[in-house]
Amino acid sequence: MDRSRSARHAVTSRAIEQNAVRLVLEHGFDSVTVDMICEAAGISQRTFFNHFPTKVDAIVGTVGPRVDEVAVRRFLASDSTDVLGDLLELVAHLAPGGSDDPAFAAARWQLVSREPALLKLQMDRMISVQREMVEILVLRLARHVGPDETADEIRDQADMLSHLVAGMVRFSIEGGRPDLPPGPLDFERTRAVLRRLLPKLGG
Amino acid sequence: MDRSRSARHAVTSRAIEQNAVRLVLEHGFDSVTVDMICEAAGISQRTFFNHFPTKVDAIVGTVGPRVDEVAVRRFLASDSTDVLGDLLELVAHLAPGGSDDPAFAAARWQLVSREPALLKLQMDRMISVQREMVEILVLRLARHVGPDETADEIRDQADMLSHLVAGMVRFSIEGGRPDLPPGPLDFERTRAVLRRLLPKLGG
DNA sequence: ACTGAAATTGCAGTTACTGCACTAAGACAG
DNA sequence: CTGTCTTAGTGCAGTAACTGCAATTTCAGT
Repeated sequence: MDRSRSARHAVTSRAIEQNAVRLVLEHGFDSVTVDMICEAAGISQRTFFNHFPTKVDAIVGTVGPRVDEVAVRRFLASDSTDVLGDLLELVAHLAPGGSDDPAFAAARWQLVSREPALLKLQMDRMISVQREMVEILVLRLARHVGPDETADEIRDQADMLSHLVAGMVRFSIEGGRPDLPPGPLDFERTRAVLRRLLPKLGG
Repeated sequence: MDRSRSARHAVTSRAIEQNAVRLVLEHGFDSVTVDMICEAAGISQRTFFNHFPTKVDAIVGTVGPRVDEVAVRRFLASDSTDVLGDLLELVAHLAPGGSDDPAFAAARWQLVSREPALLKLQMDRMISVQREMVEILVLRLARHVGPDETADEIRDQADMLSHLVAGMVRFSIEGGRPDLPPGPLDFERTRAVLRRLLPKLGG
């Protein structure tokens, strides 16, 4: 079998990732150069860029967060009229992408929430999740379809809702008091604020 | 008078800006180097970075969009219960920041909406508007304050609402069909979609 | 004309990143 | 076991954005 090749490749990738995360946790994003990571990982700079397209990719990972399949099924199966509540429940089960080691994933999350530049990048990555979300929302909203609504209108609504949800997530991350524990987000507060706010908006 | 100094400075800045925008409109963002802009503007590279901190700043401008003061007063004076509608009206009057020449501002907007990288950056700049928006929303939401609501809760709601509005703006820009005319956004559609969507969310 | 501050410049250096040609080492056929 | 072929890794030269520093040019005001 030719597995030891890709295995070797993966080993090097992990060596790069782990040293990158460790160094940035120690010294901060700007103070860590690619060369430092390379030296720590025992590889050449050229090899670094053979494994990761950019410095940030090595630090935050190449794949963005994914939605949990189980949570999606639960969301689509829910009979509740509280679509927003179900939706926040769904978002709360966002899984960090692509890492097997939970401790390493935790370190990465801690790092991302500490460096504003990385946090912004991670939020940009959410747009991939958002596209996924639109498809899910179309299915759920299809249930509430009005008499003269077209499929395009439903899709527009799902699209809009995905943007609103993105806003809620942003609020959950950076909103309110500047106390951001690196752990899971506080969606209960988000939900409470929304419950107060929404009735005030209606025409 | 010592005005000709700062005047000269401003002249150079405009020469840089205009050549930057022109060149990027002609050749695209990635194909235009700082050196090309410098040569076109007849200055040295070092002078370029004395005027603008980054290449993108020279292209999209250093100041982000601003809210129109008149629209703000109208928003705060409105008696309508349709807060969301008033809010979209307010957002529709966002003014592009910092440029005197309307033709130049139009060119810039055309450019920004054409290059995805620049569009993303422009959206990031909206967060400055968002902070402003929160203060305005606090004033408006203070009217709808419930019996046991604290000032902090009102602020949280304003914060959340500003994030939701940001989502609506994003929807207006990139949402739905990929037909983005570089002109003003279509907030009527946004409003229509919202009217259909919101009743479906309530618990 | 002199002066001092502001505008501009040259230059060397850092950092991220790319293209290309090359070597090293394991997998596999015979 | 040998030759071959694939693939990970390397070296090197180059580009592009950006910075610090020191020098120099340009004027407004005396």
